[in-house]
Amino acid sequence: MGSRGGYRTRQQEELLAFLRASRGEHLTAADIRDHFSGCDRPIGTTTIYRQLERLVEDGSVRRYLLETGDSACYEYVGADQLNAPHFHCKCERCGRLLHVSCEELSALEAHLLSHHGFAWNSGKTVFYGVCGECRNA
Amino acid sequence: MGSRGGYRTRQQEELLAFLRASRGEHLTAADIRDHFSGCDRPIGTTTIYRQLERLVEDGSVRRYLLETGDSACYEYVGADQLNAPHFHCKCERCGRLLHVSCEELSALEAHLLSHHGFAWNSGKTVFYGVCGECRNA
DNA sequence: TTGCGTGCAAAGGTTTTGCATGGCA
DNA sequence: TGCCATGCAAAACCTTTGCACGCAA
Repeated sequence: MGSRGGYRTRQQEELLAFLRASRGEHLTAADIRDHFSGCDRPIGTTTIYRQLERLVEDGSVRRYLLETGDSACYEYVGADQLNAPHFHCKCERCGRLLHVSCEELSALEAHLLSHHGFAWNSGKTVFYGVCGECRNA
Repeated sequence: MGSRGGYRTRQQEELLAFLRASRGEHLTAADIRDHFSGCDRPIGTTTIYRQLERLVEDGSVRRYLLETGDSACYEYVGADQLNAPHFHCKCERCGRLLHVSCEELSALEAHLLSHHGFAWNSGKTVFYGVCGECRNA
């Protein structure tokens, strides 16, 4: 996991540690860069993008594109896939990306496969709408 | 529908005619620009974006960010979007966008609202996965 | 005439690439 | 030592914005 075949560097270790600690959150490349720019030993933007690319490729990080002009969001999920199945719900009003844990998800997955032949990759799907807080506000 | 309250221009007519003829396909802004750049009377990129923005706002065009990443995709749906609810399923293998009619959609919509407070805008959501044809191939 | 629509140019912001340097094995 | 990783700078990219002009009503 992480770096395939190459060297293991200080930047890789620190980035991975930060991502692991942020499991379940959604971070942009800018968030990560800002976090490390405060440290004594910052990590270059290029390196962040290149490492994220690798991690997305090997499946330990997921990448979401929410709106154009906005930056992509990255979510650490780890190789162990410990995360319970959950919806990603993007509130179009406040802009937050919510996690909704729900067993309906598995049911829908099964339905789509058995009745429509579609093997749904639910981890990649983002549901757009308006969250409860914004509806009540 | 199309332009609210303002003037009706040549560009609006031609763009709308092209979109109507492309119903069911997804086009990028570049696709549209390229199509008109070949004509005697091209349409400026700015105008294309601004008209698409209007059409998305009034609901006759939907905008998708497919994980292809770079540019947004636009799909003309017209005024008849009050028909049976259907999923948009994007096959990650063949690239097609499938329309899956299913009343489970309404059930999920109701569940998300009542149990999670989330008012799902199902028309904007794209389900990623692998379609039946590609799975059997 | 009024003022919206158009489109060129330039800005805005995110992500990628070129290339010299640094660091791991 | 060999080679990959790093990171600065600059490019590439899509999309938006500023502004003067044109055109519909």
